Amino acid sequence: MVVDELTDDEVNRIFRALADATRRDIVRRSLVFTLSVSELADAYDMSFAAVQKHVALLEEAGLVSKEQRGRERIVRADLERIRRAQRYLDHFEQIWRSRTDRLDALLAEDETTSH
Amino acid sequence: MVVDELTDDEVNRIFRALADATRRDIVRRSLVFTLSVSELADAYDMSFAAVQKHVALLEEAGLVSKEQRGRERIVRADLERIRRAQRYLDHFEQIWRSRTDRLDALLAEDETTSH
DNA sequence: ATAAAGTACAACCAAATGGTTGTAGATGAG
DNA sequence: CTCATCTACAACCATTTGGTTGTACTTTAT
Repeated sequence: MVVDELTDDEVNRIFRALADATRRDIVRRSLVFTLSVSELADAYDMSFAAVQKHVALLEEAGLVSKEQRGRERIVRADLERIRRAQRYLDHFEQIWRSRTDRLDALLAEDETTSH
Repeated sequence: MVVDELTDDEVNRIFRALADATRRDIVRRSLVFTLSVSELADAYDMSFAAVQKHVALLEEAGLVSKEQRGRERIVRADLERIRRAQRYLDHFEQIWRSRTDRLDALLAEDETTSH
C-alpha cells in the first residue's frame, strides 16, 4: 500500500517550486536530458549560484534529485512527484463532486418527500 | 475551440496561490459553501485584512472570483482554473513520454541496423 | 604538482510575502 | 437618520525570495 499523503508543508514547497518559470524549465530539461548543475546553469542568463539555488528549491520540494558523478552533480527530475501534485489537485474536484452529490441527494429527497 | 494557453506569468500566479495552506482551504470552502469574505475570515486565526489579501491573491490567479451581493462579496472558486493547472502538469508527462519515445525509436533503429 | 572545473556556502541586497493596525466608503438594519 | 457591518486600501514591519559576489573544497586534467 502506497501512503499517498502529503503534508501541508510538502504541498507548499511543491507548488512554490513550480511557481517560477526558470524552475519549471529546469524540470523540463532534466526530464529530457542528463545534465549537471553547471550545464543547466549555462542555459540561463543568471549566475551559477542563482541556478544552484533554484535546483536546491526543487530538491527540497522533491521534484528533483542530485546524483554525484565525479565532480559533477547530475540533476534528475522526479516525474512521480509531479503526478502527486496532479493527484493532489484531484482533491478539489472530489470536494466539488461530493458537494453537488449532496445537493443532488437533497433534491432527490425533496422529490420523494413532496409526493 | 478553446485556447488553452497560459502565460508564464499566469502559471506563476496559479501555483504561487496554491502554495499556501490557508489559500487552499479558502478554495475548498468556497467550492462547497456560498461564503462572503468576512464569513471566510471567521474561519481563520488571523485578521480580516489578511484573509482579504489571500482572497485577492487567489483572485489574481483566477482561482476565485468575487460577486457583490448587497454589502457582501461572495467568493466563488473556479474549478476550471484548477483543472487547467492539472492539465498544465500533463505537459511534463508528455515531455517525458516523447523523450522515451525518441529513445525507443533509437533503440528500434539500432536493432534494425545491427542485423 | 598545478591548474581548471564543478560545486557548496556565506554574506549581502532589493523586492515580494504574509502578517498587522488604522482609516474611510458602501450598504443594510433599527 | 443613525449605527453597525462589510469591504477596500494604505502604511508599516519581519521574513522569505531571487538575485549577486566572493571564498573554499573536491575532483579531473595536464
